[in-house]
This record gives sequence, C-alpha cells and structure tokens, in this order.
Amino acid sequence: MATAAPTRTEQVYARMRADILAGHWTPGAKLPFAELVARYGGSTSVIREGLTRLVEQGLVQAEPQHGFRVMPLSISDLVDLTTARCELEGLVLRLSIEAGDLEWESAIVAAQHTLERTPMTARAGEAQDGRVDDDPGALSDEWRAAHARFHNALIAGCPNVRLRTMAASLRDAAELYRSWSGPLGHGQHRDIPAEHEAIAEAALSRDAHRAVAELTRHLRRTADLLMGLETSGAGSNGADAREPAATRED
Amino acid sequence: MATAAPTRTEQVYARMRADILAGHWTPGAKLPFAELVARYGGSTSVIREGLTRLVEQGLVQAEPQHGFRVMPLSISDLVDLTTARCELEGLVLRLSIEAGDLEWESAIVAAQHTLERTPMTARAGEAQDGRVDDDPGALSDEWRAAHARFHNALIAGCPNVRLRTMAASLRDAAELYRSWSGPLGHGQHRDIPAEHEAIAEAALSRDAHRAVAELTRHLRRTADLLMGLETSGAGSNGADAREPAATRED
DNA sequence: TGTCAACAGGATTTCGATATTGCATCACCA
DNA sequence: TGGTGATGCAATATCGAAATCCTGTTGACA
Repeated sequence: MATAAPTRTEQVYARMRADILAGHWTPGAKLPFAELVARYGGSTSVIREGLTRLVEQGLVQAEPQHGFRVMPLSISDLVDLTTARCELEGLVLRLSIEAGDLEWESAIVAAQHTLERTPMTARAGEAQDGRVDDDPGALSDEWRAAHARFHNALIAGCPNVRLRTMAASLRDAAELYRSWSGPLGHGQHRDIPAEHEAIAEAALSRDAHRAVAELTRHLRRTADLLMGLETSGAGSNGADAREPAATRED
Repeated sequence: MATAAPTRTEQVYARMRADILAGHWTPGAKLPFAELVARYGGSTSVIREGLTRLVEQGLVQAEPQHGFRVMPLSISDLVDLTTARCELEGLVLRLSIEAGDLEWESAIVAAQHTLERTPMTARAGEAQDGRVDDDPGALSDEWRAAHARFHNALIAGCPNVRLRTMAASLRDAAELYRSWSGPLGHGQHRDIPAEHEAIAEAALSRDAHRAVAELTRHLRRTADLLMGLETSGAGSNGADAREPAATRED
C-alpha cells in the first residue's frame, strides 16, 4: 500500500498524518518522541521531520524546547476555519465549474454515487490499534474517505493548483474537528446526502452561483453542529473555547 | 540579532528562508547539503529540518532521493499565483477594513510613510556575502522590507488568522518572482507610490470595494510586468515556461 | 561499433549517541 | 514556616558517521 514512497520519512509522515486526522491522537495532547519512535519506527530524525511537516500544515504545534503536540481545538479557530473554507472552497468550486471538463463531471457522479451508498456510522469495536477507540455512532473511516473524495472531485476541475491545494489543506484542518465531536447528523432533522446531491446537481448544471450557495450552507451547517456539540471527550487540555461562538460576516 | 530564537534550527531556517526570498539562490538550482552546512552551520539534521519547512511552504522543492532545489519559476504558476493573491488578499483586505481599529489605521499610515521615503533601488556592489550579487537597478532590501510591511499592515486588521496567514504565504511566493525579474518600475510610465497611496487612502476611508479594486489592479500590474520581463538571468534551469501567459478569469 | 553490465564516486538518507535544556524535588537558610 | 538555591531526572535538540541510493563511466561482449 505504501510502496510508491521510497523514503522512510515519507511513510512515517503519511502514517502520522492519517492517524492524527483519524483522531487517534487527542488534540492538545503531547507527542513524545519515545512513543512515536516505538509506534512508527525510524529514528528521531525521521519522526522529527514528519512532525515538522505537520507543524507547517497547521496540524501539529511545536513548542521550541518542549516538543510537539497535536493542534488544540478551539471554537474561535473553528469559526475562522469555517469562514475561510466558505470563501476559499466557494471560489475554487466556481473556478472548477467554469473549467471542468467531461472527465471532471464523471468523477463527481462517481464520487457521489459511492458516498451515497457508504454507511456513515461504523460498527462499534473496530478500532484499529490506535490510542483512542471510536465511540459508537462515530463516522466510519470509509464514509469519511468517500466524503473527502467527493469534495475533492468537486474542486478537481479548478486549474489553479495553488488555490486547490490551499482549499484541500483547509478541509484537512476541518477533518480534525470532525473527528473530535459527537456524531454529526444525529437526528437533527438534517439530510446530509440531500445536501451533497444539491451541490453536485448544481455543479453539473454549471450553475456556479447556486453550487457555491449550497456548498456554503453545507459547510456552515456542519460547523454550527460541531460548535453545538463541542465537548471533546478524552484529552486533558483538549478544547479551549475563547469566544462565545458567534457566526460573523456574511 | 538572533537572540530570541533559542533553537539552532529556527535560526538556520530563518536565514535560509531570507536568502531564498532575497534571491541569493537561483530558482531551480540545487541546494547541496555540503554547501548549506558550510554556509549556515549546524549539522545535516538542522539543515534538513529547515529545508523541510520550506518545502511545505512551497518555497523549496524536494525530490525524494535527489535532494532539494529552490522552487522553479514558471509563467503558468505566476498566473495562478496572481489570481490566488487577488482573490485571497482582496478578501482579507475587505475583512481587515471591516474590523480594523485605530491602531490598524495608524500602522498603515506609518508603513506608507516609511515606504514612500525609502529608495527603491540600492547602490550597486553592496552584495552581502551571498552567491548572486544584485544587478544595478534591482530593488533594495530596505525597500522590499518596507513594501512587505506596508502590505502586511493593510491586512493586519483581519481577525481571521488562517486567512491572514495564507495571504502572507502567497505574498512570499510572489516575492520570489519579484527577486528574479529585471527592475520593475523601470520607466514603464507607472507610479508605484501613487498606487500604494490609492490603496491606503481607500482602506483608511473604509471603502472596501475601492480598496480591493486598487489592490487587485496593483497586483495584476506587477504580475503583467514580471511576465513581460520574465527571463531569469543566471540559473541553469531557472525558468520553465509551460503556458503562453494568458490572463484568464475575472 | 553499439549495447549492456559492473564499478566507482558522490550525495542523500538514516541512525544512535551525545549535549543541552527545562522541570521537579529537596535541602538549606532567614 | 516560607522562600531560595542547588541537584538529579526526563525529554528534546544536535551532532557526525554509517548505510543507502543514484549517476556517470569504464570495460567487455555481441
């Protein structure tokens, strides 16, 4: 599965990244070298390089003489993140719709089909080997992967690599929040598949304005829900809420 | 001068970054460990960590088993970069104008005053110690610093840390292009100070729409000029132009 | 003469140990 | 008894060498 990357650093980095995004390390928790070396193999140099990359991506925090810790979550950051995503992902989606070709369309159709038929919640007690087991009702890894692929397919048509990369990076940051909140759709009279279909349909109709509006609503709803339930379970100093969570602007 | 950063990695990283942005290494050129160790001190680990951070920022390119090289320049990337900057920096400026306080205003006034009175071109023959000397007519380090501070002051009012960081990162990437083109304003019947003043004036008048329009025009003019002159001097495989430079969209 | 394989040189990647730093505990003194 | 300073411990930051990989060259063979 990880044959393409020849260097050990790359492999370790990829695994650490996946684990963090999957929620195997609690936000704000320390990442001690000893444990990382034991878990991922490689020497401190390799671990350190991986951590450094994650720091630069905003997924990990570095404290100069105290080591590294998973980026802590906060309400105010989630507000910022959501605003940034709405603006940036909206822009990228618009460019994508303008430039997307047939292949792009087909990929969206396929990704939506897959997502639609992938169950959101996993069977409990299927934790891999990580530190934190998934509570019942948590999003399944398969669904999250399909979800990411769907959103990636939407913006894949945008020819501007820089904008696309930045949008993807923001989505990763949001993934961290998604991992550390209670189950999302939970009854809350919300039809997530319908939201996805609305976005896809508008995009395929080349109706950029409507597609962006649907996407923005989708993102904001998710964020609002996350904020409502924001009480990250395990961690010691997991979440520090600085602001009273007011959706500003737009 | 570098007393605040306790770790050696931080110092080396900062110096490498500054040197790259200042144009002391030609785009596309290899960055051999031996030379880096000799120039910046520290062992390979330290150098490597710094390079890794720069890779994640898009300033350096990593080829898994072949080392690192300065990110190559290309017309198509400059087009993407400019679009991204116009959109993102425009957005951030708007938010900044909406939220900026008196302190923000004052900082802009001060930064513009400084910029206005800093000569753009340096005296020739003042190369520090680096590899590539500045040709006569190149932008002075002082002006470039003042210029960066001015643009930073404009967007400093934006409370959204993520958006602000991303905008700053894009400006750094643009700085690389600025370093590797002929002198900018060169007669070209262009009044750069006036452009800056127009942006500042509109921002201080809280006229977001006009400010963004002025900023966008400023950025596009610079990019167009860079593309017209795009023939990076020294480097071996410096610039690879993939597309015929067509400004699209908007 | 052209092609392929083995070899040598140089560069990067990885390792394990050492040096350094920060923190907590404890003794000592006012 | 409260506060201050020294000491030991744990963890990170840094180092320099060994291992690994790529590249260009030489030589043999068809």
